Amino acid sequence: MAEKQYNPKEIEQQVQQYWEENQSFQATENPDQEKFYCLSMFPYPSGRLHMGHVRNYTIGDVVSRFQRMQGKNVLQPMGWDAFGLPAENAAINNKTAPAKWTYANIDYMKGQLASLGFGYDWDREVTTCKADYYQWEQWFFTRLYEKGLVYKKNSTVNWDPVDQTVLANEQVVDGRGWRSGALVEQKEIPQWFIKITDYAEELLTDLEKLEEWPEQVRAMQANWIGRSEGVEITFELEKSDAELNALDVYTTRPDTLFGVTYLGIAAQHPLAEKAAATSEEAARFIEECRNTKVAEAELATMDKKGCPTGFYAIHPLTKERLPVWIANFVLMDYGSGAVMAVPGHDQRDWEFANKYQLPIKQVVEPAVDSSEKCDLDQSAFTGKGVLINSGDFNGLEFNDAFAQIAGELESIGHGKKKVNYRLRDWGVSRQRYWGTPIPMLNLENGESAAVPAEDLPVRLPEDVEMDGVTSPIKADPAWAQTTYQGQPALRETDTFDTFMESSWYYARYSCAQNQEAMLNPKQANYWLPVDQYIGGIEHAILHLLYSRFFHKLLRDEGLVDSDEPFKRLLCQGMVLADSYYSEDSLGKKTWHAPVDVSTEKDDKGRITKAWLTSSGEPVIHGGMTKMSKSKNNGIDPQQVIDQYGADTVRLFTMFAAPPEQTLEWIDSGVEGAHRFLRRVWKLVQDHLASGRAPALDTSALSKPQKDLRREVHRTIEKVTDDLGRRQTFNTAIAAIMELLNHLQKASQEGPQDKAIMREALQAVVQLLNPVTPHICHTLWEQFGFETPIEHCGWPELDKDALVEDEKLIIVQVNGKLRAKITVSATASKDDVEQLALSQPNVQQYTDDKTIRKVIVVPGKLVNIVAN
RNA sequence: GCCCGGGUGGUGAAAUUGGUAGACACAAGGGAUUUAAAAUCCCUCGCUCGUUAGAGUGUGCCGGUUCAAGUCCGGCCCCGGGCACCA
Repeated sequence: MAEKQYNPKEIEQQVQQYWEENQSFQATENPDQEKFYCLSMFPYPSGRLHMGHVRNYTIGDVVSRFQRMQGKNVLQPMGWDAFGLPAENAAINNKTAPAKWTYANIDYMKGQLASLGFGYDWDREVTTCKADYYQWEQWFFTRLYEKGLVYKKNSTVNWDPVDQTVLANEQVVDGRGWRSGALVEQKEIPQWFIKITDYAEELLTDLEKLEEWPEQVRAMQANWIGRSEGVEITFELEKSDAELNALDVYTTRPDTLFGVTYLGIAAQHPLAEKAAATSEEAARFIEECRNTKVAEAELATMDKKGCPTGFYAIHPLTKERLPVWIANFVLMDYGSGAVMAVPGHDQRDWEFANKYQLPIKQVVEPAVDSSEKCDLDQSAFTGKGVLINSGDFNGLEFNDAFAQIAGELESIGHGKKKVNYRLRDWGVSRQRYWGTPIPMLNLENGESAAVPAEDLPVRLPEDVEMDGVTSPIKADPAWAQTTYQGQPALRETDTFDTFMESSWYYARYSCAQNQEAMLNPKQANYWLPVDQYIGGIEHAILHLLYSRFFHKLLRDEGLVDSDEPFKRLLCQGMVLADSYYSEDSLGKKTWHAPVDVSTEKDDKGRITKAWLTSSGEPVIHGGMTKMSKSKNNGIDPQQVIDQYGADTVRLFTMFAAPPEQTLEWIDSGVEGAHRFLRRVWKLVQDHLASGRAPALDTSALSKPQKDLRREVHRTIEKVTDDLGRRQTFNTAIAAIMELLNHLQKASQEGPQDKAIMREALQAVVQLLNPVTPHICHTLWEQFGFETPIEHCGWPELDKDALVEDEKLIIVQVNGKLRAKITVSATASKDDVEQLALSQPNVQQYTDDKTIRKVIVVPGKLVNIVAN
């Protein structure tokens, strides 16, 4: 019989066709079967899948297939996060409409997903740029408006004064608009907000319920929400007028109140504007403050600058006059836009005070028993200690000082205790075209109204031309014109933040085709919450927080009955690849694609020489970096699939690193994965060619046979634990590889050898199936099974096979390895100790010493302490 | 700047609860097979010393706890992710 070669192209096509014809991955609600909802973050349809997608979706597919083999009713859907900025840019560059570009990308990427063998239920596909999806988002927003959870207020954006348009942070490069090159300014415009802060407390406390989330993500979210307990303090202004006679500031350190030497306000604060009216210096400074990007990192790292307003505030307790300064690090959008400054006990205030020669006053000193030191000439003292120079409050420690000063302020009507959150309300307005139209109307009387439900959806026109500057629905005055209750009205031409769409898609999959409602609670509650959510760590805060918020909103609307959307979360790491560049005489770098580069390596495998394959021009190795457009080091998954097949890509992706860590894309590693699959294929072919295997008789096995069988069942145990509980797919695969190494060396003399081999190979194919389903599907058929592998369950663990007659014990003297002994599994502690002490190499190290102590860890180790 | 991770051989990594550091791979070197190559198979592989047996040393750096530390504690250095309009 001619041996059949492993031909991934052929078998993958056949198997994928089988899945499609049999609709193998369609999921239906079945109350009698335990459900498992496995979800990967849906992609932005950028054109082609990148390796990050491949990694993300391979993990999801492995988990799905594993759970299906465990007998669960598995739902694994897929969709498209289809609105967003790149479509507008592509549309401008390619002279096409964003919709057309997006739909073409979806078509192409769908084919790519199929070629990787991912088992999705495509009947539930969700495409966020289609009205059958976003109409429900619009409807839901109007519900939130009716409930008072939506409001409009002015907020700061990046403004390009040349293009007269709002820019995303990404579109601001070195402080300039990326297209116009104009210096970007801050501008205040009216925008819609959703009151996520109303849910801040619940979002924080419910983090405790998310036991199967990575600790780091919970910590990041908790910090983001940033609950603090403090006091809101009112500072009256010296020259008050009707509209503005006091500044409210929030502090978590009311104990330092006597150390306040000035107040800081944001450049956009009304008081700053008043100052600008009379002071040229203030006006100039406010102008200067406009030239920063609207990003926290920007504010935190820039030079701290300020300018006096000429106004003074009165200290509520000491009645001192405190100068009010405009400070560029105070945010108008955050809190009240004003802060109290305590340079003695806050480092930022200390630096500011030194720069502008403002007084620094010590009001806290380290407690007597503290090792902290206070030297205000060197830096601020930020520790909590004992109050001094604080009038009646001298001698108090932090907690008492906090309580008594807060009490005093409250009694004189100048403050109250307040819980504050760092979290700010969610601004959902975007001044862009390719997004969900915000379903609001501007009425002639200046008021706003929600678009009535019967008038939804507000459709986004798809057949448009992009001029690169203005949104087509803003450029077309007719689009906005409509009526409301018989009166003329103008539609809102802003669109939603695309985080809106991605905040509830996971729920819509439960009834994606539902034309009657946003969700069908019966279906939604069958599938939700998502049992396993998988996506990039870069979404650890925003997307996951907004989704959690939305879920609570859905719950309060009666659409779902759970509190949290995602039960278990896995954040996969980035995919890196080698990068190469050449530099011109000005130091400008040109990045070259790895496929275009040839390399020479030294005997340690380090790259010593690299050059362009086509021209021979030498290039510099820029190391392993994140696959990105800017470094031009993306590896196209399609090429690798074409060359090696989907199973190899999947295997390498899962084997090369644990899922949370970065993954380095190495061509030779891909080859290694392929080599392994060929070995599996060949071993099964050889076994099948050698004839029928007899039934396994576990009562009559020799020691080597028992040992081999123990390896088989140890592997089943480990792989089950690694794929299920631990989600360390790399170690699961390593264990299977290890088993295969044993099997290749195993004797095939007797009939029971063959029976064990049969058991082992079937287990290997089943264990490998979640990762490499095409080859496993095919081999399973070759074993002669008529039921496809995904319906044959998971290999059963024979606990009896795991029992060991002997154990290997490590013998240490003073913690150093000196011998290894094998003892019977039933040996007593004393026996083990005596045997350990009698080892020649142990005696050599204990002879001239006194044995102080012997520690015996049963089944593992003996440590002899001697000196 | 703030918050959160990570750092172990030439390389990716493993060590799950404090108990043999380097499983499994990749690369490299040696050998078998071959007219040759590919493919495949076998051997070596942290560093230093040693013919072997073995010894010393080693998990970013400094210090600590412990019979025992990659793992726990304190301090530092470096790299990466997020910072609210990229998604």
